[in-house]
Amino acid sequence: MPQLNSGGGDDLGANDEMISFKDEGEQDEKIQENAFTERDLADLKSSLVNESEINQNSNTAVVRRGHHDEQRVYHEKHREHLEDVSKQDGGMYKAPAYSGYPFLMLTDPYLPSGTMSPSSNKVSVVQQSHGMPPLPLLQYPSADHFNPNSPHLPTDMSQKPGIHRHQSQDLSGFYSLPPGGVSQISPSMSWQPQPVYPLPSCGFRQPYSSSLPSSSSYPRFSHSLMLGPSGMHPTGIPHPAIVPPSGKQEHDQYDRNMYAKPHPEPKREKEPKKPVIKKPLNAFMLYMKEMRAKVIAECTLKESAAINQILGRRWHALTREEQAKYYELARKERQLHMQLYPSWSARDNYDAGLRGAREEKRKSDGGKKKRRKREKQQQQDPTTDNSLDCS
DNA sequence: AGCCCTTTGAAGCTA
DNA sequence: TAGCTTCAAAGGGCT
Repeated sequence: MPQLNSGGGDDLGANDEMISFKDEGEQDEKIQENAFTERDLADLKSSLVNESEINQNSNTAVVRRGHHDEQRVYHEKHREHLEDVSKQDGGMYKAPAYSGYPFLMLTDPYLPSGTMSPSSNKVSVVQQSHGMPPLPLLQYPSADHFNPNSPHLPTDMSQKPGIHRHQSQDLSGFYSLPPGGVSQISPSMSWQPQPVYPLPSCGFRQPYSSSLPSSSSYPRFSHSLMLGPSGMHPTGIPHPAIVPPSGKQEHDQYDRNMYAKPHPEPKREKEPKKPVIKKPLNAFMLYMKEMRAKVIAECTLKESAAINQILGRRWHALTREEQAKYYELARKERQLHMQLYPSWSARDNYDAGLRGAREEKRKSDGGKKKRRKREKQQQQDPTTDNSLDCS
């Protein structure tokens, strides 16, 4: 399988994903870098201290520099800055985990030069460098009602006792909450009404119509910020990260409500099951969601397994900065997820029964399935199958 | 109906 | 701590 820059740091998504950027030419752009650091450090601090996500232009400019090496220098510099900021911030920020990330690269290209106001609650989007529409960040609603340990979700969650694992101000810059609290957020507070995921004219899924109300068109990134006890917004918009434990999501429903699967079945009322909080999507999953329709249109494929193979190859073909957009987006999602569901663990979604059964099956199969799959992949000559197109 | 496939990444578990 | 497993999305295919 083709790998980017096999010389270390290939795992862009790992916690130290940008570490590899260290050893690459830092002298290339010192002048620009200095200008950048002063400006963007101020931005960064501002974004950490202030709940506004402003100063789009400078950030955009940084992202649009586009040169790979420059980007690496940028990452490295930012890592240093972030460490510094992390210290200033009382260590709330998990520098080891995310220090390499260019937090400032998140911009909102659809907002003409800083039209986003601190209270606008616009969804942050990632600068798209290859013509893709913006991938909006998920706006998790408040877990206020979900987490019993959370009497309320203050605007500044750092004040929330017992929650130390994320830097809320950073998030607040992207998921800025209105001064009066999340309940003031209205459906109009979404990003620009452009299709989130471009669909071919043939139309694969209809819910992306720009004419649809934003509140229902973009399920995962719904701005439904208030939840009821079952993950439902008072307006009826389900929370994207909460689904009933009823197995696979129906895709159409998913498209409308991303994480949340409505449970209209009256049968369910008998046994009120715990709503399932889904894992936040990782970078590749976000990429897949965005590009799946495109691949389907291009390749006229329907099998997800085949589509995912293509997407996997394309993922590896992305530049680091292109991937970084998704890593950053995923990081934001994780942060927000952690803020909203501080007591949630990925383990919560482990199906113990199935897990045991599968393990038994694996044992009886005489080997580990995934290992077999990996071995199979390794047997394939990656150099002969680099097609990013339909095969 | 429910699992498999197929991808990458994050998180959890185990030795 | 390294290595492995599970889950996240997706939807056709299969049992």
